Amino acid sequence: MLKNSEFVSKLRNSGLRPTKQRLKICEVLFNRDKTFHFTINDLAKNISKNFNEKISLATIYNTVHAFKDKGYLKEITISSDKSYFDTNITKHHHFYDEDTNLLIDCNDNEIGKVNIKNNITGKKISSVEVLVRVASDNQNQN
Amino acid sequence: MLKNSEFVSKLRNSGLRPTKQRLKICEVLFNRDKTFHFTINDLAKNISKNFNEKISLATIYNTVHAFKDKGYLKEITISSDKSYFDTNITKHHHFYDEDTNLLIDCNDNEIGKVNIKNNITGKKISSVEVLVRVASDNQNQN
DNA sequence: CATTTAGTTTAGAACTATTATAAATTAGTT
DNA sequence: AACTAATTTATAATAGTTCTAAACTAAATG
Ligand SMILES: [Mn+2]
Ligand SMILES: [Mn+2]
Ligand SMILES: [Zn+2]
Ligand SMILES: [Zn+2]
Repeated sequence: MLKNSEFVSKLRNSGLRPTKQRLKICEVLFNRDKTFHFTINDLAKNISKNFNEKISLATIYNTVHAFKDKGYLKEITISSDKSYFDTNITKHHHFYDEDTNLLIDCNDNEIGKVNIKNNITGKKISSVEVLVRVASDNQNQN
Repeated sequence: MLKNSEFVSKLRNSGLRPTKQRLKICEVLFNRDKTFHFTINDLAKNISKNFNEKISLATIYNTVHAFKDKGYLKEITISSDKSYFDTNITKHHHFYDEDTNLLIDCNDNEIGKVNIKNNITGKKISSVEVLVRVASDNQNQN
């Protein structure tokens, strides 16, 4: 549980002014003990539930992208109709529950290291991500 | 290189009428020796380039989704702003070239088997996909 | 402080990919 | 040939996201 002043320095250190909107968003995103996987819509709903003052949707988009650019959030692509973000910025993989639309972090003990034997010539690997889609037994297979 | 009559039976066998639009789309998609990774927009451009008669965008969407539902195409999610499809319907992984926005199939000899040690209780794995993003050396890291 | 400057927020418009609608057309059937 | 159900099509609608430009605010300056 970080406190407000820590968010202020975190923001200042990355060249972002610690506005009250950004601090509220920090609270929602980073004042939790578990990883938070969210869509912009999830975040917007969470904010309007937990605070009296509302933050404009444009600001939520701006802030999430700023935090992503500064490396405080990762973007996870699972579906082409909305973007997911992740407060866990370490390299890790995901289970995606197709029934609940929830992302779950994989620990290293759940998915072994991915062995990439050959890379494209002249290119550098910028990320390696495994997505394991899961569903109840009575679901369609892939 | 399949011939027209083969597409006709393929479509008939799956309960789809072999209309001239679907047959043209089959030609574009399946009359090639390499895997085709495409967005709807890629496909639409390809069609309008190769044929005199135009196929409505709605039909292209309908057909691609019908083909996906019948298992003739796979949908690959790499970006939240457009959907990619794949004529290679076998289980395989991808490199994604962030410079060119092109998908490249991984052979089994390029990425070793992904070892999933623990699955979510009560759920069945419906797919396991690895996406390796690559870029030129002078690109930002993840 | 008071003033200036640059960064930020905001509502709403614009944009883009995709899906829905409903009328016209076509394929397959009787 | 007539009928029925599937398909195509243009177009409208939708949803997520980005853009715009004016209002506001934090920080810097004197
Ligand atoms: Mn983005
Ligand atoms: Mn789809
Ligand atoms: Zn995660
Ligand atoms: Zn592929």
